[in-house]
Amino acid sequence: MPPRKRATITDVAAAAGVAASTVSRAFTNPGRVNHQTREHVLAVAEQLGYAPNPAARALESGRTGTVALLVPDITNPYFAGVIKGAERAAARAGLTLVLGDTSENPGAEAELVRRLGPAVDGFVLSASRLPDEELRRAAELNPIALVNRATPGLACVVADYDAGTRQIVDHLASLGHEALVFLGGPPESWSGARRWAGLRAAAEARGMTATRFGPYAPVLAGGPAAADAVLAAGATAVVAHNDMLAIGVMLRLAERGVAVPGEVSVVGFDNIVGSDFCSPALTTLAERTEDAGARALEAVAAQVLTRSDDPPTRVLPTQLVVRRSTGPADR
Amino acid sequence: MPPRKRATITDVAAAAGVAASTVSRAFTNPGRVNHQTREHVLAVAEQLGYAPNPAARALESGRTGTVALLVPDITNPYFAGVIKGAERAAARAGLTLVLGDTSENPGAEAELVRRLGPAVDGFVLSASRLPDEELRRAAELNPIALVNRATPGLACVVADYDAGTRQIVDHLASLGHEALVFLGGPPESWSGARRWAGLRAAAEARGMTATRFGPYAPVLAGGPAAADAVLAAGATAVVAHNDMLAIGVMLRLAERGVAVPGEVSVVGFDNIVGSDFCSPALTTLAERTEDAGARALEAVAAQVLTRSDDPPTRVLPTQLVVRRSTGPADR
DNA sequence: GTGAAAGCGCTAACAC
DNA sequence: GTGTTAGCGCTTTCAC
Repeated sequence: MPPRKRATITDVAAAAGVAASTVSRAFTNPGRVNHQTREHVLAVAEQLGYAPNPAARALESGRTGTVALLVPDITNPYFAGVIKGAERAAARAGLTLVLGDTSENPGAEAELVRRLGPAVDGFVLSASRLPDEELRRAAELNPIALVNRATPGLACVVADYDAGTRQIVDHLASLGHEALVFLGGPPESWSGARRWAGLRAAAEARGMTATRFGPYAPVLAGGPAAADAVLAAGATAVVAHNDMLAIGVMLRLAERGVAVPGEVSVVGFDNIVGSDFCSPALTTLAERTEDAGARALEAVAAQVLTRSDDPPTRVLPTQLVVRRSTGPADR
Repeated sequence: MPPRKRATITDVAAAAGVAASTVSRAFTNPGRVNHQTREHVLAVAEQLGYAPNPAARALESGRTGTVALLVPDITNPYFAGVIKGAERAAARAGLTLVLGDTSENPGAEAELVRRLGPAVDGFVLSASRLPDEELRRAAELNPIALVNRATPGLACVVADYDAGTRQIVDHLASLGHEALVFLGGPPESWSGARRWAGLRAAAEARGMTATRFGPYAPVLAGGPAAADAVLAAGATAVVAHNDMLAIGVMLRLAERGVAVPGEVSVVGFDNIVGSDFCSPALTTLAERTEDAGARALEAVAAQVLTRSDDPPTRVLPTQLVVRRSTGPADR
């Protein structure tokens, strides 16, 4: 099998009658080459279909022009926004995005970080399950930015769950609810912990009672168990770990003839595609996931250029999207 | 800013008291090095946190261990399955997946193919908008596999729309419908063309009338226009270009007080997340998107190893998922 | 079974 | 402004 032939810098140099370094300069250092020469070189390169070999470039410079984004589950609509934002920001910065799926598995995540490490300029780790210690060690080899996970000393982009949960509680309180139930997700989830902590604090400040049930699987299938527990407890307002669970709960409530929001109000997190067209449309806390992905990628890109000692933590606003699943407390 | 230090093969060689070539062999050619030596080298490498630099490897071998997947829109849930399947297959094959979003834009797609070309071993192009001619040219430089797009001479993985559309038509016919309206998506969409061709042929074979409306934007927002056209035409059965459009149509029908499936039956394509929990749950043609992504990636990987002259076309079965949005024809 | 040396494509000194 | 030269980290002959 003959290897596919691709023009190299020397091919271009020969065809253009100049040295390889001139071709290199024509591409990377336009200022330091005669305008005419440059035009000519570029024309020849174009005609030969030449494109610089990133591997060779990387070898010399140590920079690969590539950033890896690791997410727990690519098909989870929540991460679609993060991926898109990161991809956009990467394209803007002239970087290439490598995507890894960790299958919600810390081991797989560690292995990817290790294997991809030398191949990329940095990492965006979304909802990382790695212990702080391991993250810091990885950060010594590659710039890292975290999305929805805070670790001291690392760049982080997190949603403002304090303000967000306050909005949720205020909304429920203004509808006359005096108690809420939080349907918890995976125990290791950093954002889950923040969501619950925020809700509890906000509820207390409002004089509302907050109770946590679960953990439940943060998917549709987690709904039945959660919904049944809610009914048994006689709750009038529930806040689910995420939209998928919230929708699963509503499906079960419908099945059992319980009116939403007539008898029970339901709130989710994430504002995923579908939270707008489920029935009833879901009240949910929206995060700016695309922004988060983009900011995180930019943070990595910035660290590639200048290794800052104290990487920034960015807090992104959240917004309560009120739809049909919440209503006045039933008395 | 001091560059982050990463152990190289020479560091390992020095620490292990062997030559660099021996370290190299220990990793890539286990058979040709003394067992003891190998153990020792591997231990030293492990301890130094050494991982081979893919860029350097690529420079020599011409293989980067990387495959690029280009999709029109990362946030479209339809492609989430393709991405996941490709990612899984890549991981299995020890390859790294690079993700590109073409923004449904042929120009952006061409640019990505050009820029990424030297950096990857091959491409999986999902729902490519590139003309056949350009695809063939790109295929001379890199192995390519297409998903849901057939181009003679290139490896393709396509859904079995002929069988799928027949299932749809049979289903509607068995419910007593005598005519259907197809709500078309983007005119350039290859799969859209196949869907319509299949429906028309199947309808004809069944003695049903098939009419095509549109094009409509294949998103929720395309729904109102499509739904209004459907009502004006008095259709009893509609098949939408995809689930998002179908759901958009149902939302509009609900708004106008039209019962689904009582007065109008609605069918979608794709079986996206949400088609199960929209109201009513949507009858839709499911494709095996994860499979498609995986098969396409495998096809690329195979071509990297042995350049086959006649790359295969794989047709993946489709399956009609009947839910609540279809019912007996209203007379 | 192992070491020495050449070279992959490119960039970055350093001459001229 | 442009050519020459020396590597970047790794694999791969070719000796030994």
